[in-house]
Amino acid sequence: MSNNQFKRGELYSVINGMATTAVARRLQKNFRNAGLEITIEQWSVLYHLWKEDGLSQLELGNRTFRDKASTTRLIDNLEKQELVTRVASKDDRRINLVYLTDIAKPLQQITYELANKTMNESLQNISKEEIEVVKNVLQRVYDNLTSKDLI
Amino acid sequence: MSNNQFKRGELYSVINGMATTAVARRLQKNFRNAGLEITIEQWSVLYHLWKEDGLSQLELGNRTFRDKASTTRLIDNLEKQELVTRVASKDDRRINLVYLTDIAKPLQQITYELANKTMNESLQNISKEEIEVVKNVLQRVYDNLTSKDLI
DNA sequence: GACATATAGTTAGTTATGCAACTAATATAA
DNA sequence: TTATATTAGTTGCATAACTAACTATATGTC
Repeated sequence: MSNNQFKRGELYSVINGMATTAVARRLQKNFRNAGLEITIEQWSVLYHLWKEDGLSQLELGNRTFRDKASTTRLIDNLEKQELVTRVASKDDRRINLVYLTDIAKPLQQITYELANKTMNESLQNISKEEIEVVKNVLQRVYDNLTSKDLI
Repeated sequence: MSNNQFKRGELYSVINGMATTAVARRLQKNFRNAGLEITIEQWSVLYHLWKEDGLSQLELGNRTFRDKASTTRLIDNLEKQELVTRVASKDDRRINLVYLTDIAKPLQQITYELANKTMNESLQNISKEEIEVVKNVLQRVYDNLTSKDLI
């Protein structure tokens, strides 16, 4: 028995990730209340494009922790809403570079404000130190599971 | 500016819940490698039935943080695989009580072992104290978002 | 240059999610 | 006791996830 092992009764809530799910749902709700029709998944893609426009689909998938199939559909939907466009790379025609449209650009400010508001709602009465521990542990959990492949 | 506020660059990984998602995916993979055909979502329902059999769909939804529509479909799929059966309550015929079948019962031990194994993989080099902080903070985040309704 | 391999992205199939509108059964209230 | 409201569950619609199989382009080797 590793001394890190969770007791059975505690397993589920960790695996389920219900807290982070609740944060995501709240942000979605805050988007909707503000009249924004984008999903948080779509926002996660826009978020990375606002930081660096013209990424490939694969790179977007890496940065948002999605496989390429999921990335394809997400960008399909973003394209339908005319928030991004795909442009084939001149250097390598296998690659689609994804660019923000003029419709998407002004959404950055309002969605960031709503994300900050959501964070404030989520993190009431939680100290900076605790937040640091959580971020650090979750990152290490992620690294534990992605640094080496299973069998 | 609340002093709990995340800096923008840190927002996404928290909302995305990528660490808990990675744990869930690893557990799913461990199920598959062991020849088990159940999803982690299905397992989350079985998990609560192993603790207390014969719960109503609504109660199962509450315990697994799902709305009633999602619960309905999840139980549809569990019923298709003959892992649970629905029995209308004698007292109130609106209520379906969900019971484990003889096929589901022996899955408890092996899936618990796989869940423990997954936890051990996830929590390598993370101390008990850190785990306590994370559990505590995530619970408080969840409470912050569910204790009161939005507007 | 030709053939095998690797890479980027798409598509098909299945499961799961949320919201909103619906049915059926029960509880409340006039 | 009949009309109204509430509750448990289902269904329709849209988005999103993963796996596996596929296409098209690029690369590497002989």
